[in-house]
Amino acid sequence: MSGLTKKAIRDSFIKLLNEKPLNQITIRDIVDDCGVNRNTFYYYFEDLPSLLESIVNEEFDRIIKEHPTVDSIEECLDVIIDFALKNRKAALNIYRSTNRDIYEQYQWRICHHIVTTYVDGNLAGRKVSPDDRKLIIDYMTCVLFGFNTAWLNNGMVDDLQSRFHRLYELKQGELEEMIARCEIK
Amino acid sequence: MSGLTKKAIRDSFIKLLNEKPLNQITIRDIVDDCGVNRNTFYYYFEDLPSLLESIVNEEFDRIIKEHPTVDSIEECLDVIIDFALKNRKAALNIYRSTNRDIYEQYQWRICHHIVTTYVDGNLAGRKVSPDDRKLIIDYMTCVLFGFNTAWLNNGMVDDLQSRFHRLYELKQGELEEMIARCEIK
DNA sequence: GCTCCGTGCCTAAAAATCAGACACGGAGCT
DNA sequence: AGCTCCGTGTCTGATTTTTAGGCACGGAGC
Repeated sequence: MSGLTKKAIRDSFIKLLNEKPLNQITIRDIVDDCGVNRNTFYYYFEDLPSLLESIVNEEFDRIIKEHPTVDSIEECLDVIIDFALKNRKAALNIYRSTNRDIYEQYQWRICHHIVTTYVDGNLAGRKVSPDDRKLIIDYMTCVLFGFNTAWLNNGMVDDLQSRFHRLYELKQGELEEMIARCEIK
Repeated sequence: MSGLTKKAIRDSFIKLLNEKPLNQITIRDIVDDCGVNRNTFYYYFEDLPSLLESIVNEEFDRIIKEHPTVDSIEECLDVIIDFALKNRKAALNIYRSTNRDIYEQYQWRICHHIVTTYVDGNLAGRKVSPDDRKLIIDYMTCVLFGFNTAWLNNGMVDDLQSRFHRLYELKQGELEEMIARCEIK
């Protein structure tokens, strides 16, 4: 049952992704790196994008599992930044490739999930219409995602954490204010 | 061709060896740890001792490969101590088990090999009978091995390196003296 | 006595990996 | 326009690896 080969392929791919951009990586590169037959690749994955997607989905599941709830805005940031930094070069190499959309989709899902658990935590015991709840979540996700995208576009050189922190200072209480405004008494 | 499962079994074994003594580790423990069928263990290894032996042999080959020649007595010590410390707990757990002899055999082989390359380096260009050469090597191996055994028996708490160094100070020039005495002019 | 557990071994089935081929299309070169 | 090289995606059939399940034996504990 082991799935060791699948993992080996994934690991080799990530390893190569830390060395060069996605569009310069061939399937042969990957199977050569982990010493596996080329057909074995196709046994497990449809093609290269689906390999990327599977890695990204598993990473997503792992994060969800590790963070069923998020208590503070700081924790939101930590999770998202930690994810981006974990394979810094790989992230950039994906992001800069022609398949950027895959990474963006993933990034969005992470942001959205983390924000959702955070907002829902603050909404506990209060009445807010589903539409308003969705609006709040989308708004905050956009902010996180936008900052993150800018950061990536900028080569991840800024201290994203402190920029977020400053933003949080400037807009402190915004979430509470939004909730209060649309709360159904 | 990959051999990933074999490696997984080895890794799990070493992992468990860092947790508990050898004679408390069952084959089921190992296969459970790496999520592999019990029969798969027997597919690759005869039994538990032969798994241990195979790990030990590979480690031996690795050390030989990395140290084709040894130039100084300090390097001797470094190699041997480094080996013992690399999986400190595992080494102790093997050593303290009923299969201690396996570890001792291995330790002896390491010592013997390292000493041999060192002595042969000093013998280059000089004529000494094969018997004398063997005697010198065995003598030095005994010293290294004996110190090491005492260290292990003592739970590896002493600073073996400094003890060796002191011994080297006390007996400095001994190798040269021995060689000179049996040199054939 | 008994039971429980680990070992070692076996067989047959299933899953995974392999070698080797093929057609297709793009890129670079003449 | 050719042509060649290379990567992709697909297929077939052989081979290797891994699995499930059973069985006999022996030691430890009750």
